Amino acid sequence: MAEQKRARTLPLRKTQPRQRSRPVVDLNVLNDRLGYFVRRLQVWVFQDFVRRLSPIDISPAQFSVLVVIDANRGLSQAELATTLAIERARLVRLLNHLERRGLTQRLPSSGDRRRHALQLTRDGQAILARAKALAEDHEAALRQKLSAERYQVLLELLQEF
Amino acid sequence: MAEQKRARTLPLRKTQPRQRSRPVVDLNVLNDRLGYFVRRLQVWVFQDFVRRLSPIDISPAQFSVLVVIDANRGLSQAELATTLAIERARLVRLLNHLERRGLTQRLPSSGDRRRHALQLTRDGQAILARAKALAEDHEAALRQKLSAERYQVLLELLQEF
DNA sequence: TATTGTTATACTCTATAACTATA
DNA sequence: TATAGTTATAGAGTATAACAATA
Repeated sequence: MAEQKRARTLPLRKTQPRQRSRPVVDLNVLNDRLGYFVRRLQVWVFQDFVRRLSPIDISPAQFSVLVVIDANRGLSQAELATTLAIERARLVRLLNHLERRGLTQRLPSSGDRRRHALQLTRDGQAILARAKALAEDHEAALRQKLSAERYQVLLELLQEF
Repeated sequence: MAEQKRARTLPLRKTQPRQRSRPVVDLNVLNDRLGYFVRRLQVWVFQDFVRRLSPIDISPAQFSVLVVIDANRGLSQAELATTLAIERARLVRLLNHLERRGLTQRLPSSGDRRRHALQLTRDGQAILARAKALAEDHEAALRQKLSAERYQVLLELLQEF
């Protein structure tokens, strides 16, 4: 994806009638749309995360799945899907992929024979440990990009959401 | 998507000792990841936007394209793509779609024969007017969901980003 | 009847590469 | 050589519907 230069506050042109506060391209109502800026941030976050975890080839969705399985060993696919707002059907393929890589397992659930009890393999736990370290680097980069204060305020606001 | 109540640092509840404040499923490190919550919010925003603009069948990306073309008549596809962080290749298909619906036009650019000068048709302007009204409803819904104060703080923080 | 996991389909989006016509 | 627009392709992600096994 293309680099996103906001131009909005970029001091690129030397002489611009109304100073360089005027954007090169007018965003019009988008300038007052929270949804627009949330998407821009989300795109940045996603790309930085993917780049940093590329050595172990773990996507944001895969990371969240590994984290939640590890913290809730034996939970079902339906519970996992609901928790992470992933479609049940999509989760099936995601788990197939992780299982093929030898990171997760579907064990028979005691009691309800419809369910699978999910858990990580040893390899899965090892990958998760590396993933968590890299994800912390990513989070640190995000904190630096936003400034520590803004990061903190944002995190607290969004946690309540 | 599932409703997400975070409960973690909310000063909203008066007394919440150790009751059902504990989530059914443990999110582990995800609880401290800004990126995770940004995605949750982004998903909510996207779905609400799509639902509200479904009567005129305009997606968030299409909306942003119409807005920026209208506010910058004659700009090129490359400029538009860079501004909105859309891939050049993706923008081609997006504009093909809007053009087939009779909402946008690619006119010859004076001077550089490689470029197209983009502009809205009359129908495009009419649709954009309706889209802006519906998008304002969406924004109002978002403001209510977050509370007016949180909405304002978030908007100001993210605008600087 | 409802739920769990699964398969299938269609559509959108992202990420690339390569091509053409201009500059 | 570089840029603007285009085509093509592969892989994710989203949204549905339907099915078998089980509750």
